[in-house]
Amino acid sequence: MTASTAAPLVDMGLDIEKMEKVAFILKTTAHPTRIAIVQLLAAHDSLSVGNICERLGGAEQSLTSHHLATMKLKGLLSSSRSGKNIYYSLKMREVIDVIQCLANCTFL
Amino acid sequence: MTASTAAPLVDMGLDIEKMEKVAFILKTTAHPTRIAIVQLLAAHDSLSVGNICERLGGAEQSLTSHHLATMKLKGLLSSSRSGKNIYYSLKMREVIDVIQCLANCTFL
DNA sequence: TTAATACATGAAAGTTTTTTCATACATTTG
DNA sequence: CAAATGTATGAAAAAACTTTCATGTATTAA
Repeated sequence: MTASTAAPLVDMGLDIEKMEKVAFILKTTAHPTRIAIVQLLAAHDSLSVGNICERLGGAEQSLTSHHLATMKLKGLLSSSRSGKNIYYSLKMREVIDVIQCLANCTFL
Repeated sequence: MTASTAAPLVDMGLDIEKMEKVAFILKTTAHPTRIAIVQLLAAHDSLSVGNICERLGGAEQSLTSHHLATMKLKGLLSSSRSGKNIYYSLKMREVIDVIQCLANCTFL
């Protein structure tokens, strides 16, 4: 064993490729507001922007919108309009898993 | 059920407090080099700066040092000198768990 | 002591993120 | 159509982060 197929830095199970994907997810999620949004969407399947703002405790519409747009752009979220509302939902399943993962870590 | 003891945003298991800790860890770790360092230290218990640079594939000493200092400052790492070397090691156990957690997620 | 090795550090530059603000656009309602 | 509601957007400001470079400090070896 301990073959170095793709020169993994260490043997933890995270090779370069995985590492980069994790880094990507971490980076686009590492922000209180965004983590909160992800949680909301992990628990609600789909929510309108206004709704998200409320649940976030009165976050500013514009700022929230920007966060949503960013996450959508990066592929984590998707959105669709219905009337004058726009509903966002999680697209990249991995994100849920990551949060789930973290949530399960009782040590925190 | 569905009691709202501390007004948790959602019921995933991540309340505000946890959320902030996770965000903190994610934020100070969300960088390729830093993730790599964490991995190295998760697997090695303690490494000198030069050693880390090497294993990182010839990273610059100064830059690596800065990353290490940052992580130390934030409480993730600790260091101690021995001769002319300074050895760093993981201090905040949670970090290992988070990475471990992520590494276990086969979906990635 | 001097030189060499291993790191740290601070400042400046460069880059990316976050936040704010004003305004625009789409949809529904009157 | 006009007004109201819900959301997007772009630009500018603000803040945070990353990288580089030059230099400083501690320790060991000559």
